[in-house]
Amino acid sequence: MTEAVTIDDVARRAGVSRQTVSNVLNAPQVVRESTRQRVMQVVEQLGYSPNSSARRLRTRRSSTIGVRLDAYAGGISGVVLDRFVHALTERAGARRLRVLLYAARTPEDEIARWDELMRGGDVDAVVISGTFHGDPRTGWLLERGLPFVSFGRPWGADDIDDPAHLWVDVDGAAGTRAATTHLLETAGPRVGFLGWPKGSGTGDDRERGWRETIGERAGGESAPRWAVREGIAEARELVTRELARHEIDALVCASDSLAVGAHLAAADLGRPHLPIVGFDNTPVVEALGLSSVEQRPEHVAAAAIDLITGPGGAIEARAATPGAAHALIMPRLIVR
Amino acid sequence: MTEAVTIDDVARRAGVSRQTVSNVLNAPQVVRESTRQRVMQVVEQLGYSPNSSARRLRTRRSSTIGVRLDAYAGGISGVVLDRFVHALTERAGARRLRVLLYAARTPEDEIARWDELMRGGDVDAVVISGTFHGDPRTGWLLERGLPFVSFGRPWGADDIDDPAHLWVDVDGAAGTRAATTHLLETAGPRVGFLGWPKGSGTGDDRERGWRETIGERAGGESAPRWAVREGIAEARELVTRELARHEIDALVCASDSLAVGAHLAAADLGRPHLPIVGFDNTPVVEALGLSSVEQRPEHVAAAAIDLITGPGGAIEARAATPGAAHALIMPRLIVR
DNA sequence: CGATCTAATTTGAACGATCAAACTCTGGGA
DNA sequence: TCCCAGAGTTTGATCGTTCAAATTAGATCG
Repeated sequence: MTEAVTIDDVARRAGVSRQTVSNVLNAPQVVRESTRQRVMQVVEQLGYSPNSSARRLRTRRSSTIGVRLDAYAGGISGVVLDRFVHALTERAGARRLRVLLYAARTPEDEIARWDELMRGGDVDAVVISGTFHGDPRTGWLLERGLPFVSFGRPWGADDIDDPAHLWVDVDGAAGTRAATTHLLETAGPRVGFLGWPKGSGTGDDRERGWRETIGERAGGESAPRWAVREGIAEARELVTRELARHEIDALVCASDSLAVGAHLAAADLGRPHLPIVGFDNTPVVEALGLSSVEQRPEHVAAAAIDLITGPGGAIEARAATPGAAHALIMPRLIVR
Repeated sequence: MTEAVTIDDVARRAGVSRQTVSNVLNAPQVVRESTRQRVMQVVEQLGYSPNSSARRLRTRRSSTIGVRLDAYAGGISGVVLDRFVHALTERAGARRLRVLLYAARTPEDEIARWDELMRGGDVDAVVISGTFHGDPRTGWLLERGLPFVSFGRPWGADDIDDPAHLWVDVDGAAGTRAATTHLLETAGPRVGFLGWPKGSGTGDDRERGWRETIGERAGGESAPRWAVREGIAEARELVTRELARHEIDALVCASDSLAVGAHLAAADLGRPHLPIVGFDNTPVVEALGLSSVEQRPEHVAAAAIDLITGPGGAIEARAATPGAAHALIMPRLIVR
């Protein structure tokens, strides 16, 4: 076990005061260059690294971002979030920020967790996801003044010009637009859409991209829109039934789960090569050789960190300035 | 923004000293019951929660476990590790421990990260995974005295009776044994195995379970063993080729990726219902309706936390006592 | 040459908790 | 009556850092 090296050890050895060592590390511009070099040499030599508890206590900031790791739901949806968290960790590390995990099962549970983490000075900000209309969480965070960014826009309000809070999201409509365009060009005019029942912001957004593209090109009567709650089995069943009625050239889906279900249905009916595009680009569709819209969670994470940190790179409570409180990431169509 | 409530505020209001408040929270048994109740009432009333930076500074422990979140964790596929991390977070929270993430791309990178985290007092222990023979990481951790548990046994040494360090793992042989038994009973005597080239501890362990079960039952000449590096496409190709030569009744695979490849190959050859069992029970095989051996990451996580914490529930450097330094989790066969 | 200003560095005081030791109080026994 | 033990509580020091104010060194100028 190595003895702990403190700032005093460095100061003594370098023949300067504590504060000068501190300045070398935190505000190099106020220190004479020759002093800086001398101190840095001792820092490296002794392998000094500031005790973050002491620093946090004094500065009253933890430089830590809290992230909830969702319970494994079973199904595909997790992959995007996992990549997002991973990218967030990498990006945060580059800015000398840390990422702390916490677990919660319900929104109320999550709020209780924040309360502890905030009071204890464990986090300076949190990243939340899966917000929904009337979500109690955003109100709590705003009221208590805990900085945060949400992955997913605050549906319902005017997200762009009068944003309730900072947010990052993927442009779902752009994704399905690219998918639909691609299918119209390569498969034929009858491109259907398989999504969820109306009402979910994400689903409606994705459907819009398809609808607009179909509308531009042709009449679109021959392009059916199907909806199913979620789940591979449900999608498979529905598509098996509907394919008997409608003849289509290709299908755009609101998620990879739906795409897998549709693909299995098509294969059952002897059409394994029916062009189908999913959404999320999970390993499942990669395995099956289906095209998909990739969310690029790495870009989302980078944007989230940028939003939550101020110009100095530190976390700060930033107001949701109209037009500058969000980032909308362009997804990418992966063709297979 | 709420004003911070300190231990002094509570003390003043309750008419006791700082230390008594501290004792109420950390060592209730030394405080008179009536005092305890009075103080607790004030604590709740003011919503006091100790500042963890101050506590950490004084006690010299962070009560935090470091976990590397990496998209490409060698050995353990994504979903298993994600579920593991999630379960770890839940379990840690119940013990009032925190989980801190860090990112690293190489073993050296990871060691550098540990050095910072350890020096800065950010973590008291780490959980590592994907260890391999001659892994530089375990040596570093032991030398520097940073407590750790590995998910994956230290292959090569006598893991059980002379363990190099604490570890948790899943009994791979038991998993393939269950799978093989099941297939022998339901499909027929010719149960093959698709694994990786010899030499990987995990792979050899899984193969052993199949081989022992096959050996017990029948001669086993009609049970071929195939190997491929990894990857769905490679597996698909190999199985397509081999199925033309060998007639088999069912196939046990060392991973879900291999199982998916084998399934696609079988389907190509008009045998979509060839019984195949994978390993890891990822969403992919769930979607395809294949059976798989489930690792039960939640149990692994619970065992890891138990190993790393002492009787008091706090993290402590624990020696790897022969016979008591590990936990071997029984996997579960999911039949579909 | 002394006054003035700026740059560079040092000093003393926090930050909020726990540790270790000292103190107070109560009841029992000689 | 006096002393002692032990439970319960308080006091002062300390963890390692950064903040804010004070000090010193060095340069500029009339």
